[in-house]
Amino acid sequence: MLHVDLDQFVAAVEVLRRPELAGLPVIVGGRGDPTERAVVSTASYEARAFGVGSGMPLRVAARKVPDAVFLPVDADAYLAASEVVMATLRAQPGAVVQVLGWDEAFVGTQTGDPEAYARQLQAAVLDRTQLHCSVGIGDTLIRAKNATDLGKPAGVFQLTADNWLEVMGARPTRDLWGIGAKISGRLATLGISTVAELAAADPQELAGQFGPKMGPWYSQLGRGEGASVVDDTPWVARGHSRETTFQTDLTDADQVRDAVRGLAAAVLEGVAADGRPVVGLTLKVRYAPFTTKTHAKKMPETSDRGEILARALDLAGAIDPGRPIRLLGLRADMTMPDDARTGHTPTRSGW
DNA sequence: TCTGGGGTCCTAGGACCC
DNA sequence: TCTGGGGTCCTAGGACCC
Repeated sequence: MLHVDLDQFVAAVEVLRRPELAGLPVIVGGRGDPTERAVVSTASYEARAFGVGSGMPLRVAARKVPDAVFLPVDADAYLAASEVVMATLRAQPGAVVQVLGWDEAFVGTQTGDPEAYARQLQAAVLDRTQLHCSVGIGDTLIRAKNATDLGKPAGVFQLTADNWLEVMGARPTRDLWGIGAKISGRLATLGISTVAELAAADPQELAGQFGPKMGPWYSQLGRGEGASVVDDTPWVARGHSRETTFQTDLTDADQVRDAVRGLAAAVLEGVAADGRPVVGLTLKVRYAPFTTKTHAKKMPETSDRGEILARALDLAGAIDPGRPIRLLGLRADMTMPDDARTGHTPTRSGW
């Protein structure tokens, strides 16, 4: 199967509608104001050359590239471009398409020449959208996904059981999709720093360290093994959430209650569009400087706006009543009934 | 340097039950 | 006085991805 990833997607879409930005360092994030509290969504390759990357605070990015063009996030524009890309993929011969986000998808197909298929696919996407993409080819989804990075930009790369360890073996575990900073750090303390070392590690021992599911899953990641079937079953959302970061920390309880009310009302917009009732509510509170507390409440299935809002405010009351408040941000999650998960469930461990 | 916004899933531990 | 074993449900928190 193949994994397709659009190159610098968000920045590329912006440059398409403002051709004068081509070749300039473009940084998309927040409301496009580098003095605000927000982070980089996507930086163009020209900006990345200065060390700017996704997740970096805009203020830091501005310090690194004072001359960069800063643009606000325009989700609707990216979604529209994404839909054209995905439609183009689905129009390829024999293609089964599993969308992973705005800018990536797995494509399953039967072909004797995957490399040629990949090139053809790149040409079709470029022709229809003027966007470049990289394509990974693999004998498992994991290998295809990892291969894409090696093909960037605008290239094609193949990873199979034959060359997996040869190509990936010496790389840090952090390079694997699903292994982040924390887990790679914990692995390192166990003497596991490279992909080859992870591949050779005992799954039972990993289970002891990381739990019965995640331990063996990391072992599989190290070997590049797992599912090899692309699943195009329509996505069913597990829940809806909204998150916000305050430009200045909130310090009093009234402000917090107002913020929770507003956030919950915003989530309810997504819930209303979804149509299913709510069964659970979680409030994640980000305190300055950067600690998170969770307050959760299971609730009887309901679609009643007033009741859901009231319960959200109950949770707000649990926010540190005792000590001084310094709130950096808030996130509210609402979950749908389990039995609504009729579609396929593309879990990480399911791979 | 200082912390987005929208998602997903897993784990630990306590409460409660038989 | 000391402390079963198994199960489920719930809350809190952690981690990862794009």
